[in-house]
Amino acid sequence: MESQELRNVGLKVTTPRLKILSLLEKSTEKHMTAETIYRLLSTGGEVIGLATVYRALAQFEAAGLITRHQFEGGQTVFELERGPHHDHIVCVRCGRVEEFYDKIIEERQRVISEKLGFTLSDHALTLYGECTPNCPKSHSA
Amino acid sequence: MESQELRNVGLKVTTPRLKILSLLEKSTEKHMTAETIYRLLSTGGEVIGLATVYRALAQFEAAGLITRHQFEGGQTVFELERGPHHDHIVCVRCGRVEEFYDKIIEERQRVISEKLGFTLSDHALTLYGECTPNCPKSHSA
DNA sequence: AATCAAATGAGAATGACTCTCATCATAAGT
DNA sequence: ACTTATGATGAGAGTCATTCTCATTTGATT
Ligand SMILES: [Zn+2]
Ligand SMILES: [Zn+2]
Ligand SMILES: [Zn+2]
Ligand SMILES: [Zn+2]
Repeated sequence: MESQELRNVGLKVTTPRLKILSLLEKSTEKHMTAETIYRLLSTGGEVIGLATVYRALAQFEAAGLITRHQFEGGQTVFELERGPHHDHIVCVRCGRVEEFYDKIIEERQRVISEKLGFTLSDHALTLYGECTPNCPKSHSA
Repeated sequence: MESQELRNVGLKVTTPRLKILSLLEKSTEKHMTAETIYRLLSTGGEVIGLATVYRALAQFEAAGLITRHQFEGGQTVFELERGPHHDHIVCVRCGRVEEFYDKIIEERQRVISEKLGFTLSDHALTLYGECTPNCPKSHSA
């Protein structure tokens, strides 16, 4: 139950938080903007303010329940933090987002930070390209 | 001369563009926001509108003269495109930015995109950490 | 059920960035 | 150098995502 997840991270269990969490869980789209979440909930008949959506997402992120990604040119997207860490590749034509994990890249990042005297705490890696030949927005499609 | 650089990429040679380009070249800080550039020019007595700074930077980027980076939590920063490609590591405490290039990471990115059926066109990699033990904002400093 | 801190919704405010448009400067032609 | 046409500029208005304010409501505890 989502209620427990909220309690576990020290957040009060409220209707807006539950609705947002379960939307993130049920949605087929893993990566969603605050606006999208707001719109989907509104369409579903819920009365949840946009400010509340932003607030809840910020808290979920601070609590480690979700992560935030800033793909270039787009709005910030959020996704549930489930399963192992991964990075993203985004189609610059149709916007499709795929995930990947590369052990070698992750290791190199540690080595590089150490060499530069940094204590690594986070990283953001996003690849951009075209998902040819299957891109729905390709001219030849 | 910067004038030639502008002509080479098909941009008219104007005073604002020259001032902006030469500020980017002379500045000790490699990575600057539009606001910073605007402020430095204003302080230097130049009358250059903020809109002009943004316009010029966008054109320089399109022409390949500069690159744009979006570090998390901060504004967009720009830097002259000189020398080989590199990625960045940012101190989350003091904001210091260091550059690095890792052949292995760059190669892996190609391999990964191919495997996923993407034609790679760009990527953004930024590491975040603390530049201990030399961080000027460290408590123990 | 009573209490009170915390959360919420609505709308105002913010901040980075872009657009509009009247004026101005550059580059090409004379 | 002078004219002209095209493109650039500055000032300020506009946009859009996100955050803030505050009166009201809700949830956890008693
Ligand atoms: Zn993801
Ligand atoms: Zn595509
Ligand atoms: Zn750099
Ligand atoms: Zn530091």
